[in-house]
Amino acid sequence: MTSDHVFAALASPVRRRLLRLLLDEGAQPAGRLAVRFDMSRPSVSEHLKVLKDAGLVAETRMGRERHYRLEAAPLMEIREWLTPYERFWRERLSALGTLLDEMDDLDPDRDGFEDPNERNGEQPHD
Amino acid sequence: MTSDHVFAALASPVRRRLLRLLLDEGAQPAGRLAVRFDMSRPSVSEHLKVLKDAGLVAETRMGRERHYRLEAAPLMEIREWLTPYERFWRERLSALGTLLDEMDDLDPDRDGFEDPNERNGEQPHD
DNA sequence: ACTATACGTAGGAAATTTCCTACATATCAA
DNA sequence: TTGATATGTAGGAAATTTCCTACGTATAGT
Repeated sequence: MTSDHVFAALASPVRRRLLRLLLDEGAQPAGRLAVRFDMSRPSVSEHLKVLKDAGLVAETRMGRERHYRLEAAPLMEIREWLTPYERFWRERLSALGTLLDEMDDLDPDRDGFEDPNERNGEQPHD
Repeated sequence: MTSDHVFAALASPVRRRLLRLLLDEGAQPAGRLAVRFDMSRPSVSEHLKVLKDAGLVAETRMGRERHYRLEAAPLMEIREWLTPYERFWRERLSALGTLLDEMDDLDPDRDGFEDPNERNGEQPHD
């Protein structure tokens, strides 16, 4: 449910690959997914459970099969978490500006901020 | 080094909070970071090591202190991994179209694709 | 009613992660 | 030099993750 579950689910390469398979090839029964992995079928089933608990896949019962489909919505939380770091990429890596420069044109007020490093004062926080 | 390390590093709420602190407040010595956590100082030090191994922080020795600073570049890999899922958000969630619609105007050829679900054919893939 | 298929779950071994308390090292301050 | 400060590392306990082999359940086909 929480965003913690989503981050934790993405920590496994097997689970990321499962998501990619569902993205590229669409909803599939568990067994057809499992044969792609060098791993027992029940183990893949357990990975699917982790993804389901994170809200990243949903299952639909089709006769004796269970079709799993991608639920990409929770990935938005990851993207949102990532957003505040983007300005850092622009500071450090000026070389790949293509996409970011396009966004610049759209949202020009992202310029002119202070570098949060190089700071040294007391931290009255917390 | 690999992108696996980055995903794994982000799986811990403690490490995500460390990154956020460095983003919001700038580079800091390990001890000042540690007191923010309800956890022993050496444990925070170990979390910093995981972040360092993932390339997400770098350290600079300042006398007897070690200042840790954010290295946001590896987060780009996460964002890139996320990108192909974005069209799914637009299918399912039409409500938040603001940003995505702006990107639409820039990159109009993202329209008109088939739903990867609702497929049923054989999978010659491996 | 049978048998085969598709799948999840139980139970457990092995590996990994997370956290702790010492402890060692390096620097600063007197 | 001596003592305090800042920090990483060693070693280990506890929790969690990952994977396996049975095994149980439900559906489909005959």
